Amino acid sequence: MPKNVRVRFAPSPTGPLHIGGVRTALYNYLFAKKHGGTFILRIEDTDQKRYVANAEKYIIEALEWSGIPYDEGLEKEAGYGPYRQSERKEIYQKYAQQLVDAGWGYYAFDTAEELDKQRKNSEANKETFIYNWHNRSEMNNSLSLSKEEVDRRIAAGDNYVIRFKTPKDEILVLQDLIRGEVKIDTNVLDDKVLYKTDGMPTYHLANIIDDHLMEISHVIRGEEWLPSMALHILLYRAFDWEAPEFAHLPLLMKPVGKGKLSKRDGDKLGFPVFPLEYTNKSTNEVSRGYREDGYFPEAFINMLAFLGWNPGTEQEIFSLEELIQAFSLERVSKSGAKFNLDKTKWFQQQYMQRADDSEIARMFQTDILSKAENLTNQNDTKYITKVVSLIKERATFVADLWDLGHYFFETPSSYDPKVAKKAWKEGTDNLMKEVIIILDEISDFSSENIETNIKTWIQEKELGFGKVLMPFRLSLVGSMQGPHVFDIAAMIGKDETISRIQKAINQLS
RNA sequence: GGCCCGUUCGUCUAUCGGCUAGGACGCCAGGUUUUCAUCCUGGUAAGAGGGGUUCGACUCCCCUACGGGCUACCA
Repeated sequence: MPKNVRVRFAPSPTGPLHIGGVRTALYNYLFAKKHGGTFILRIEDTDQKRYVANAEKYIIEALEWSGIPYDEGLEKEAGYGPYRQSERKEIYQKYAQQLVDAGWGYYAFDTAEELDKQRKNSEANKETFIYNWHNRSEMNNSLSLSKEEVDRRIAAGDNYVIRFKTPKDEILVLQDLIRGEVKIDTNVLDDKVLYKTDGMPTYHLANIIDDHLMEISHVIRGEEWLPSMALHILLYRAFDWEAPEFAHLPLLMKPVGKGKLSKRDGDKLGFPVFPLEYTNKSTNEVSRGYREDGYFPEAFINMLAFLGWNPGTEQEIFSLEELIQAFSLERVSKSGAKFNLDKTKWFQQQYMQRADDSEIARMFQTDILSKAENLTNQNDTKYITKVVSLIKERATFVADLWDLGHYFFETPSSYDPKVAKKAWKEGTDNLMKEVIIILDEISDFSSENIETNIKTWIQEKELGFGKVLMPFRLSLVGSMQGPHVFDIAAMIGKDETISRIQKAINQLS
């Protein structure tokens, strides 16, 4: 990269960020870090009607949880601020005026109602309404009206917008880092509104001005912006500014059905679309988040990175540092990617298996065990870590650990009836009573010792392993699951093991 | 409707003119675990269609179809 790399993630605070937005932020982050550049957060709040108060905080928190914090932006001023577009009104006003003075922009007085009516008329006649070179002289604007009339209207306080005077008869050849050359005929472009009646710029104007003033080197954004790239390039030309490089990312699609992933899909389809849980303050509706569902941020990010990009090797598990090293825009795919929940869970499971037992134990303890009452060893970090080492391999989420290993912390309160019917037969109680006697005689109650003693006895008596081991497990666990049964016995100790068998004898015989 | 982008197993993707089209998820089967899960092994399954270019096309070009995006004084 010849230039100083500066990229930005510029969301609109109209609600929570969804995972498509997080992925866009991620690719920007990876690109910046890869090239020793700066990752900037800018808030594009030029639409005052759609502003949502807690969205900004949510976006920042989401980036932090994801492990991709911004270097520069809100509250991280570095001489390019403010980073909230609503606080940059005067800047846009000045540049909008400059455009008009240079003949690249013009005042237009057509009201929204008038335009809407014309659009509807055109549609009824199966025509396309477009506000540009072919009809701008018939509309109410400073190109069709006399200068006196325009001055009079402005002085009288008439509402006006500033539109871009799109040049005619030109084929633009645009360069996109992901898509290559894109050709656009300027005659099909419309004269976009750049400056609104309310004194705010539209996205297009604010975006170009900010990217220029903030010295953005690469614009990495969603494919939905590809159609407006022509206008943006034209604006850079109008201002006589050097344009940044562009890269339009493929969109994230719904896992089933048609269309791009939207904020409403998650709750409908049964998976989170948001990184963090979100409560809609006006409806009190709660949407699930990956964090609350128990995903590790590393797994979440790894999954997102692979939705539209791949390293070209067969490695799939990447730490953030490895992603930075491996990332390149050239390897971003061109077509949209359907989100896949199964694969997402698989990534989480991989991270779970690779995590340190002690780290998982800490989470298990704080998130689950500490919230329960009257559990044995619920504060014994060493014990919990040992439990985790025994059951982690069958878990995907920390929350799974409870279902997988609750019997390490409490006596089973019931026995799976189906299993009990199969495992606890006529005469089982007598066998279990003998097991109690054998166990009671073991002084070093280790897993190996218990196993040796029980198995020797089974073989001597020619009993058959299943006849003894099934009810043994049922007594300790309450069902037919869990790790090596002798490990469980050793963990809970001799007294508890014997007491559980006695309880089972009492209840099942 | 107009404009733009895209199209390899069900899904995410590899392949940048030589392919018996590779991997992962999912699914199926077998094995290990005298439980359950994990795990291991194997299997299933793809170049949208039609024209070119070429000794040779999944790869390049064109057309069609399909998918997606945009088409607001929203971003």
